[in-house]
Amino acid sequence: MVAADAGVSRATVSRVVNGSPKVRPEVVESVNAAIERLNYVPNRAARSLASHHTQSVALIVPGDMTKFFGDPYFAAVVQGITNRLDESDYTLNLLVASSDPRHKTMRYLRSGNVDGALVISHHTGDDFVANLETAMPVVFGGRPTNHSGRNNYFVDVDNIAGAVSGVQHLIDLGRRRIGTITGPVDMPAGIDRLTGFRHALDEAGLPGDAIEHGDFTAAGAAAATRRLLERHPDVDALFVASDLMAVGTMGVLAEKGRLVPRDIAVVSFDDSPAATSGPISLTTVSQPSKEMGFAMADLLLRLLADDEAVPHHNIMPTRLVLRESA
Amino acid sequence: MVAADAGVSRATVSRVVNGSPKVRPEVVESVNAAIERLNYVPNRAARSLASHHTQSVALIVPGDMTKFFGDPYFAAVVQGITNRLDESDYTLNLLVASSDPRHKTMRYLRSGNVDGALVISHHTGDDFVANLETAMPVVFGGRPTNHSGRNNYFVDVDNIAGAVSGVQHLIDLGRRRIGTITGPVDMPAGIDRLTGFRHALDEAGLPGDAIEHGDFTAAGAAAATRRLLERHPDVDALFVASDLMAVGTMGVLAEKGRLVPRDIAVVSFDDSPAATSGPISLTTVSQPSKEMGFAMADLLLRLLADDEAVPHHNIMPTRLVLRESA
DNA sequence: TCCGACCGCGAGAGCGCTCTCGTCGAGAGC
DNA sequence: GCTCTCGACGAGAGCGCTCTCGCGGTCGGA
Repeated sequence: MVAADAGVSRATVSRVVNGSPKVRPEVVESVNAAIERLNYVPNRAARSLASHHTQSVALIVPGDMTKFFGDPYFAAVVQGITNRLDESDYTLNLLVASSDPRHKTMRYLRSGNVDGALVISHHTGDDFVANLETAMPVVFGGRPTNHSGRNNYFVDVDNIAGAVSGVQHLIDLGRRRIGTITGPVDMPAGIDRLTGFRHALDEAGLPGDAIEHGDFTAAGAAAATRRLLERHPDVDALFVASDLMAVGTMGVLAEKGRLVPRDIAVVSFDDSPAATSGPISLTTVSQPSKEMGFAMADLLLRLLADDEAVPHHNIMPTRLVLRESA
Repeated sequence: MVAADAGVSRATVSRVVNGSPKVRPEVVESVNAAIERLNYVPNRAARSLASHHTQSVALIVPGDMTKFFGDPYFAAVVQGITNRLDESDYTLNLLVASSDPRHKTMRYLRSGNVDGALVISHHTGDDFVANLETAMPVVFGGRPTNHSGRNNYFVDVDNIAGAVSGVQHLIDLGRRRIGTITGPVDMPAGIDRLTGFRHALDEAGLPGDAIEHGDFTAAGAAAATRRLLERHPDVDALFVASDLMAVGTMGVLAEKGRLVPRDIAVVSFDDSPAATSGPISLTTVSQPSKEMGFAMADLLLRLLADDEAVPHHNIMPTRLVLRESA
């Protein structure tokens, strides 16, 4: 094998491969040469067995994956994650946190098959996840609901500030009857964006009662928009909690003959590809989705590397992107 | 460990865990009891090391993942895959087939880190994949372009027949000037749907020249639709090669004031959530996305189990779903 | 000059399984 | 009743790494 070829012991090869500083540069050199020459790739299984870690991390997504992956926002986050992981030699394992047979996933996770986990779109009630945290480092995408302990790591955007900036833009435009289609109110992102909506309106002394709840899907938002229009026909602006939902909203508005932005101005959230796919491009609160994914993976990797002083959370800024809808 | 607890040798425990028939039922019984009692979970790394297989398969997606995952159709396929895998004890590794550093992914794959691979949305020119096939079983989602050898396994839908049924519906409706927004013509799905479009029109003696190419994204389709409308203002029906693209098309039609279905009838392909998310629900050629994913995983698993007589391909039927747009 | 500290490296023992053999006992055949 | 066969199980050798020790050589200080 490599050791013989380089004229050193297997232990030294191991040291070189693992980047130990306790090897003379010239030896490192010759070992690397031998590795190159023999096209050697260390065996992952053997490595795991001996070292007690697996070099792989789990990506845990909610059970109804279609809702998850169908959203370009999440797609971008995943992209960011893989980008970061590609630079390391960690592998991504895709797991579904189906609530039903949680045992199977949980058993898998807890029996040392992954070194850490990335959790996205986590609803309340998944105590499943809390359980996980006792077994390995976990990084959340979006602030977890049960933001209990010091051991909570997550990356998120400032949803409140983002929502405020979006709604403020509507106010600055002179709109006075502003409604919102919220995200699920059992998810922090949904809650925070609603909070920001209220803040901005309170601040301006405007009524904040035109609220309908959506579920981060286009169809759900369409239904919510219908309800809102029925109850508050006088709205002249809408803050929609995600681009994908805004697509549903725009459909209903078109159907009802309400012109955007003339009759109703619309601001949404995400700045995903969905924002520019429709006939009217959306003014939206941009969040750096890919960067968030990247940051999540980065945080987890640093945790796994026993990096001291890893920040517990990474709150990224939003930016209002002006387009046609408002 | 378990062996001691059950009063047998480790070899026998191994046999039981792996379902060998050469063990007496009563022994199986007591070993299983011991496993239950001790909450034993076999160590994956050790197992891999000794047995030379990893119990994990790769899901290889194209580099621009956003395009991939942003499409609800693919989301459903992935869901089907995980559903099947959940029944086994195989794990899914998500890999990106970025064309640039193909070496890294390839090295990973070829050095025994996965037992098999699932490849989706494979463009021409990824000879990268052909390479893969020499190293492990590979199952494609959609007929691969270089459908060369006997060693090609894939599951697909009958895109030609599906397209014919969709276009035929338009003809039956009395439309005589039918155009199409195609998928990428370097992908079999794009090609076949176009072929079906032409077949149906030829059959009916109608002109089949109103063609613009899209790329399976809403934005691309919007642009293509604009071009088409400009070159052929007289079209009275459109066959759009995917729901997501149809969303873009519908936007442009609304913008141009063309009423659907009155002025222009639209039939698309997929029957993904995107088909019902807009203001006008889409008549679409439904393909069993989730089932396809399931079938892909199932095929691969059977290949890995050395199942004799595994069909080389699994062509699933389509079904026209009538909604508002045509 | 001698001693101890320290640094770079090799020897060798596992990590937790699988799998090939070999053994032992029970039933079949004579 | 004796051998022969065959099926169920155990013994034990790896699988390809990592990691702890400890050894030898070098260097600085007294």
